[in-house]
Amino acid sequence: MTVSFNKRDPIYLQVMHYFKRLIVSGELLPGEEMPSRRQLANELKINPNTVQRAYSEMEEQRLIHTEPNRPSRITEDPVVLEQLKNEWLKQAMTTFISAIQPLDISLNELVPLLEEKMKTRKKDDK
Amino acid sequence: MTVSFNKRDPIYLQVMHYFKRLIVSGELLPGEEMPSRRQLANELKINPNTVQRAYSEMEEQRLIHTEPNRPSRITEDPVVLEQLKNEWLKQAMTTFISAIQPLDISLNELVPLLEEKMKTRKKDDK
DNA sequence: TCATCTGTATCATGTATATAATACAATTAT
DNA sequence: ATAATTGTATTATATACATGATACAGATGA
Repeated sequence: MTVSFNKRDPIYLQVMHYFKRLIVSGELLPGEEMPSRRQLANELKINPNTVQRAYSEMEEQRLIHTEPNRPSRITEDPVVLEQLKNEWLKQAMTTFISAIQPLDISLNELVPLLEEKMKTRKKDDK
Repeated sequence: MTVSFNKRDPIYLQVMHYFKRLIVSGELLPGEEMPSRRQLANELKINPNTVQRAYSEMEEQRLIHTEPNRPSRITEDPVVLEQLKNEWLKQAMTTFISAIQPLDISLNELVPLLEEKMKTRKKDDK
């Protein structure tokens, strides 16, 4: 479990983003246990309070569920999970299109560039 | 001159992003005068110090140039301008690909979705 | 049983950001 | 000439975030 934090965004948001990504990709399955606050804080070298903040927000967004004194678990609600994926894709496309807009370039010109960049990325992933 | 600020990112960064976008799109031309710190602060309803911070950073990045007691002007250095555009496109593609990665979707499936979204956006632009 | 783990909560401190209130020298416009 | 505008600079205050140090009740494992 490794996360490379940037210095700009709040850490608790980056932690949330990290877990959302794991859920979206299917690497974290519905019902699966989350690492404990203290354990994750230790692994990521951050403060337990910061992890708690991230978990609290995910709890509010119904992405995880916690019973008293028990480890948190990924939600099994298919509606929540489906919506997460839809929002993820929608967000990615909106951001991309908005960024591209000011450049004088068409989608047709863009596709080969994207293909190229996706290939080189595959290698990096290992 | 209108900017819709989000509450998450520092305002001075959003101001910088706003002007970079104008330069990349060609709406702001090399050598053109920037609005004065006070005037822009008034229009955007933000503090002059925040504008000053944004301008200072853009000056450091050589995007604008300021002579003493004169309005700042967009750089005319073609190298700086070209690099800005290249970085802008590279950044957009990298962010997009990274966001798409966890989703199980190919570029072929994506292109029609992007086309659709770009159309609806054109309308919104006015 | 008892030590250890769980989630939850509070308080103090430091840093980055945004705002507000000024100030000053040099240029520009009237 | 002189009033207004330019960029630049400083100081103080408020807020969000991250950290550190604790604390407590309930569940778990040896």
